[in-house]
Amino acid sequence: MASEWNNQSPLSLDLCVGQSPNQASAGTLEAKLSELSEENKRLIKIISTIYMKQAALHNQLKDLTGSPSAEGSFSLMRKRQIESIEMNTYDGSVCERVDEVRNQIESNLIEHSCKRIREDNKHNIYTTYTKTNASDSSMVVRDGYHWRKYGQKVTRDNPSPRAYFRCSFAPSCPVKKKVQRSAEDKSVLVATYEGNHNHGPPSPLDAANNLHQNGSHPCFFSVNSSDSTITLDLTQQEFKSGVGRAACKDKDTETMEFQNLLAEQMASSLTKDSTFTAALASAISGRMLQHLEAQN
DNA sequence: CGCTTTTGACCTGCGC
DNA sequence: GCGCAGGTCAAAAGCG
Repeated sequence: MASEWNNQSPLSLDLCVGQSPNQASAGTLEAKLSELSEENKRLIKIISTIYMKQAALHNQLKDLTGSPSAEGSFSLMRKRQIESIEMNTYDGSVCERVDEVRNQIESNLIEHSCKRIREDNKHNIYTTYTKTNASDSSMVVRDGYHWRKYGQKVTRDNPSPRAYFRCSFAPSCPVKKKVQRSAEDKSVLVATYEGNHNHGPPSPLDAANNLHQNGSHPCFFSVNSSDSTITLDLTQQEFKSGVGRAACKDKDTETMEFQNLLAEQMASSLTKDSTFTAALASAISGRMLQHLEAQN
């Protein structure tokens, strides 16, 4: 998902940064901005559809369980299946794969909803996919936090070892992280986070340094086991503790609010992108010069 | 010296 | 109860 997304994403469009306003024609930039706008509209529509279906699924789960307390709990089997689904759905287009994951989760929900539900699995679980150099054997996913490795294991379904990390940012932080290379694409690191940090997020400087050192940005897609939500974050480079994220949340979230949030996130991401703002400034200044020349 | 990483042993849960 | 697989522990080694 991430690799294709990175190739197609409007956020990664080459905006001719570094060229003079004359070289980067305003027309080309306008065309790309228009294209970007259309792409964003299309994505918002897709995600809104997914969100609506997820809300329906959420209601279906409530009907099946009949108990609000059971809501939000996953059996270990479901957790494993979802992790397996996540591992197997990395490649391919965003909408197709998200739909596929949704369908698989839906079928799993129906299949297992009558089985014993574990109460101890209340941690939030989210997964990030990080594109790295395939030749890079390190299992480091830079997310701004400090992690201490406490174990490594070779699992049955993947020849690549799985590394286990604990958050060492705060002494008693319960958050754990599992990192394993994708079985299908060894250049992709799949990091699964479990639990909530009991401390504040890393400083922006730390996060920025960590995130940009290897030039890769995790593409955030997760299945949250605590509230049965699917989260697709196309812009956020941080995970749970990041300020705001484009998320498919539970039934209380209105579609319009969700779309606004998504739009804000995309706008925020673009404005934070120095290459984009530089290219935009070049385009605007170029246009202003043209306008002034036309007046003279 | 203190922190991190490595790695084999041990623990735990699940399916049969 | 047994075997398997995933997860965790903890001692030793490595590193700055």
